[in-house]
Amino acid sequence: MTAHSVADKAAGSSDKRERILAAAERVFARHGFFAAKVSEIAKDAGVADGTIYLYFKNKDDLLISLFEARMQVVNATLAAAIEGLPPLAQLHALIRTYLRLIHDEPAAAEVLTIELRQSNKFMKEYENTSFADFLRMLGGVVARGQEQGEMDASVPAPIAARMIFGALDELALAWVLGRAPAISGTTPGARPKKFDIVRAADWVVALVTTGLAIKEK
Amino acid sequence: MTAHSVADKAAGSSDKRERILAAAERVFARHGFFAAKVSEIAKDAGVADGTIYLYFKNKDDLLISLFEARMQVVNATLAAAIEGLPPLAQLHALIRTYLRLIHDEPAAAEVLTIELRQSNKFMKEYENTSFADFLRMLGGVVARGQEQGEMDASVPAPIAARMIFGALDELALAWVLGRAPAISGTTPGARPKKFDIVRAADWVVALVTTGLAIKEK
Amino acid sequence: MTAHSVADKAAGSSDKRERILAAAERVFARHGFFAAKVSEIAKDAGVADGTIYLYFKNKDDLLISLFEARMQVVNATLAAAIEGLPPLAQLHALIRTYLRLIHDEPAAAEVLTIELRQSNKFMKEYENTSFADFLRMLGGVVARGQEQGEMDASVPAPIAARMIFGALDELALAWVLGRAPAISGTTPGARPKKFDIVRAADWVVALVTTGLAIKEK
Amino acid sequence: MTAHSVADKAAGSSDKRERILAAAERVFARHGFFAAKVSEIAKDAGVADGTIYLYFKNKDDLLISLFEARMQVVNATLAAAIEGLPPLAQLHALIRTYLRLIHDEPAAAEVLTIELRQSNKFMKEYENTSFADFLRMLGGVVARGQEQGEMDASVPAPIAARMIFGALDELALAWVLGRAPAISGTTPGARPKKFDIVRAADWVVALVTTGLAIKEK
DNA sequence: GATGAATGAGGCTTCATTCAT
DNA sequence: GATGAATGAAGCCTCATTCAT
Repeated sequence: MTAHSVADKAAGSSDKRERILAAAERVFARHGFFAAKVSEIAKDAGVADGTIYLYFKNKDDLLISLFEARMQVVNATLAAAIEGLPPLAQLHALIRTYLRLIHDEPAAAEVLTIELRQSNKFMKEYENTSFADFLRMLGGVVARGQEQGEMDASVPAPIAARMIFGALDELALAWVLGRAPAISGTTPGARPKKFDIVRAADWVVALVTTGLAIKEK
Repeated sequence: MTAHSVADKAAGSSDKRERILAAAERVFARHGFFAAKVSEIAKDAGVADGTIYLYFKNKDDLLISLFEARMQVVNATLAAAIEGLPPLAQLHALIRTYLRLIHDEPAAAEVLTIELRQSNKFMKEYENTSFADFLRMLGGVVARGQEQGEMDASVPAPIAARMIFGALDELALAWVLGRAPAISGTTPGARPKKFDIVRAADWVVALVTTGLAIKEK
Repeated sequence: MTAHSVADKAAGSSDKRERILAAAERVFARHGFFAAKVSEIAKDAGVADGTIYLYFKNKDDLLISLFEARMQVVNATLAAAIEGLPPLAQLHALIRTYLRLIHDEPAAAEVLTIELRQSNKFMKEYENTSFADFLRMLGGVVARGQEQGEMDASVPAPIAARMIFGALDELALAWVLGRAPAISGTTPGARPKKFDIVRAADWVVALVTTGLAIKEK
Repeated sequence: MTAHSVADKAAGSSDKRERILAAAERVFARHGFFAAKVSEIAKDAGVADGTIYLYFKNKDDLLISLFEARMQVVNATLAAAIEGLPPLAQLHALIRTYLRLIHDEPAAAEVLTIELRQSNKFMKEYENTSFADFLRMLGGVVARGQEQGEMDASVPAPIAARMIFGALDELALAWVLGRAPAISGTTPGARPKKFDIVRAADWVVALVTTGLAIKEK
């Protein structure tokens, strides 16, 4: 037993936990939460079925833990991205960074955007801490923008946060499902091409900052 | 056989079908699709279990049929609401009417916003005709607004439609789940009060037409 | 109402009964008794589901009635074919006629050889009258042959009847299933061709009369 | 882990599989395949319902596996019984041994003779390997007998094999169902007594070797 | 901690049969 | 007699979870 054997063990252990989470992410993305089988997650993770229950209370807990783990990374990344910026720039950064994360982690995106809505159980009974944090961060940016006169105060900040998230989430969903609307004059009947979710950030920024209406001179 | 016996029979038949759909709507809203039991739907509808299979292929078909039926009402109502208006006014009308429908039919709203996302099966395999119609209508309004110079053309119309729907859907979800963000200086820790989803239409209109950014003088 | 309207009605009625039996014969041959659906028989017969229960007590009764009806034709045909012949010639005639009937009515043959064995219910509970008649006729021929010194008396006649029927039935089964054993030097691996069930009568006659052993001179 | 723990485990596992097969044999013999309930088999085997599906794909597979397992024993026993004998003696041995097996394992006999015919599914779709082996063995004996001049070559060997099997199978069926034909002058109306299936071998031998016809001097 | 064979509750679905018309 | 929509009992099978090793 060397000095770092404890750390090794911890690493080995959390490594196994993370491997299970990663497997769950893949399997949930593949089949959806309800159709996903615990035994398939176990096989994907390279552990026995029973091992999963050493790290998670049950299948529900697995989904919630996965959601929390991924959402915390999202929140941390977003928090780092907006540090020190003025509110409007923060809003831009949030939008860009969020969509880039979606782009870089499609399996996680699928779980975050689709699977978590799968069950009233989770939406109604589970207190969605990390997602609440996310909304709070977004709402805070808007509130500060309103306080500092950079943003219109006619829309309550938490409501604005919800709507902005809705726009982002819907784009993410469309992108994940590969059913992007044909963007321009593409050949009719052509298979809808995946649009560039990263570049789409500009459109979200345009919508939520200047809106669609042409400003009267 | 009286003159209206045929109509009676037809009415009886479609009445039974509609009763099953209404029961499914309630039960899906109550438990979610996966936790919903076919036998409970049957009991709720006042028919035998087997009767459901005279009208629907299986449980999946029941959800899809329900979605289609409700969405067609939504589409018809929206189409009627925007007829003859200029694009920007159409957009306002769409937003208001949609949220009013959500308000008037919360069980349908729950199914439309939550349950249909429940399964990759539906999101990936099922061609979501009525929802596509909905998006097409919304996108058409934006496209016409852009053509007529009422709306900013920098955002592709189908993408704009997605984002607008996302904002609406997210508000609807928040309202349905009764987890509205505390709007102002309500007592912290207090149970979040349901906000007024009908009045929220003004906020959506504000966001998508004028945006959040304060216009420079 | 003419004088033969009663006969017509009777004809119409028994016609409907016979149509149901014929449909049952086809459907049982197609799917087997257990997999056969009463509603498919009804559709095949061109009557409503409920109509079947005006003519037959239940699905079991339908199979039994079908078996009895077909077996009575078999018995009548065989009885006519052996009338006035000496025992050994009667045995030949029985074998030939039986296999010719199989050949001419494959659907009936399938039901007679396969479906009736389907259930212990029928084999154990149902007193198989017509089949008993058949065996009695066959056994009678052997018994008379033994009495008249044409046939070896070392095998009890009812047992001999069973064995002869077994040989016939097995050939019929092999023929019905199209899995006839490759008869001669056919290309190995070639799909077994249906042998000629009518000509096979000679082989049955050879086996049961002279046996396989080469007679010592 | 002791030296025989692995063997124990293997024994335990195949023991459970065999226990399920034995239970299926009893339950199928009792009720017939279609009326047999998987849960009754499980109870009879002393395992949980779900355990059956660890060893067999489904109820059909259970029947097929049972048939294969029992038929392989039959084939092995028969092969051992005929080793080294001349063809005619082999034929005698096959007949005697087969009927003795029927006598010793009536439940297996019931499944082999009745239940497997239960479904067109099995007769038409399932490639009946072990039964084909059986017929091949029987046909081979006849073919060799014909080649060596011990047996009459006028009947194709595979056809002869079918007929011999048919005679055996029909006797087995009659015996299993306990509806043996009254052999001699038993009181009419008396319950048919089970004949001695083992002694019946002599009758089968007599029929298939010397035939019924009295040889002309 | 790890395993994976075993468990057994529970639901979707089928289909023979009925009965109001 | 004829219809066929409705019934509802019943069973196969799945799969999350446990626990002896």
